[in-house]
Amino acid sequence: MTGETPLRADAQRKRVQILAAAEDVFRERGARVSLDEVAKRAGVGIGTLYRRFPTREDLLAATYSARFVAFAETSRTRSPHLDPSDALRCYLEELIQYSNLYRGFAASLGTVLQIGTPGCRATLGEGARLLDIAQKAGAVRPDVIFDDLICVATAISLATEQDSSPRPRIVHLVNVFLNGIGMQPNPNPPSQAPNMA
Amino acid sequence: MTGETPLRADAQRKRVQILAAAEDVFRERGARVSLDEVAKRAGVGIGTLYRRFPTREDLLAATYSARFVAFAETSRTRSPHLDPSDALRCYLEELIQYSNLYRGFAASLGTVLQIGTPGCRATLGEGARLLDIAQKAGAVRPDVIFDDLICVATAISLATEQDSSPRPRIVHLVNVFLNGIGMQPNPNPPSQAPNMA
DNA sequence: TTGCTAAGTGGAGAATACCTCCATATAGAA
DNA sequence: TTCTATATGGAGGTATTCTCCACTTAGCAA
Repeated sequence: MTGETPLRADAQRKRVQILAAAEDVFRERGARVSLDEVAKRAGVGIGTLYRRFPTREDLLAATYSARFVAFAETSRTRSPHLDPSDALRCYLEELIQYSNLYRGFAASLGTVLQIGTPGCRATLGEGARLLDIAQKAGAVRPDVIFDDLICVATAISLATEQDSSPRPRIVHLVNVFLNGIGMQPNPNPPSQAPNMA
Repeated sequence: MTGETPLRADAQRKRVQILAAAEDVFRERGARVSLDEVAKRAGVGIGTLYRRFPTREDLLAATYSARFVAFAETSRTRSPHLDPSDALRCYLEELIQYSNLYRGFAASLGTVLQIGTPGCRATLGEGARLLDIAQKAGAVRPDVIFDDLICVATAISLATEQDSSPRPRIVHLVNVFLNGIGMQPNPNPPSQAPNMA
């Protein structure tokens, strides 16, 4: 990812411009906005954008990378203070809320997470870690795999991305699903709204 | 839906041609194929297609309608012979398999079901009925609503639509989810592969 | 049969988006 | 200062969606 020939200074500068513009435009107009618009906002040619980010998912993964790094870090710091079920619950709720940050992002969540940015790797790693802990603690059925979590996170994101205040429904659906993988529902969950930097 | 001014005979004929072509093309090339291609295959102008089916979802709902009618009928006939949990389990597994009939259909499942074709109405009605029975029997948590089922059916369809033989994963995920809404997992489920007419 | 007209038709073309290609420009090493 | 690998921008080819309207026709009424 970062191990290749370093970018020339001007290219690096434009890369940053593109990411800043993409963040703004995706927030305003959703994740499916025309990439021409992103390039225009960034003040670069469309060719430059494509050279740096060959697919929309690459661009999405890059705009999410820093957020995902912070998200994984927060989760990792918090988890020792929670029981395994609650740690996994918080992780999922927050992941879903993050993926609702850009309208239309949810459908790409799985694809984006497969792109090897540091943030995506950290997020996948942290989720797998929490699942493993929860399974070893006997709180989650052993036949569940991490992909199942992503599958359901995607579904819940999709189902709630139109809602004006999706939080309660997210909490409900996560609860239902976690019950499905073996947990007792928690009537008083410790979940907090993520900062959404 | 059908209560409006009846179509002129020629229009009705073309409508049938369009549906037959759409069925073929969607099966071969997936639900996101260009609608020009459907029109060409049907031997009608693109304008005619749009006049009859203003959105892609209208066309999808229409191609699915007969199948959904049969699906709901089968479920209704079978359900008295099963316990409420198994009836709901079969319904969900089959709904997911049906929605994998065209590649790329899964993402539209929710939208399509909202379109008032007889098949969609029958399918929604049957699902709501089975959920209600299962809840009254105490087999499913009372806080689950039918939309939750659609949300999860969509997720499972999406997650499995790339798989070459998705059946085992569908069964696994449905099982996990139904466990989530309160059911005991059934080690020996009575589910059968739908006919997929 | 013969108009008549509401209903239907097809496809050109405007609008939008994707993505490639390459003549040109430039950072930065030597 | 020179040189060249790297980077740039945007024109333009391709694809798709969807509208619009001049033309056609089914089917009714006389």
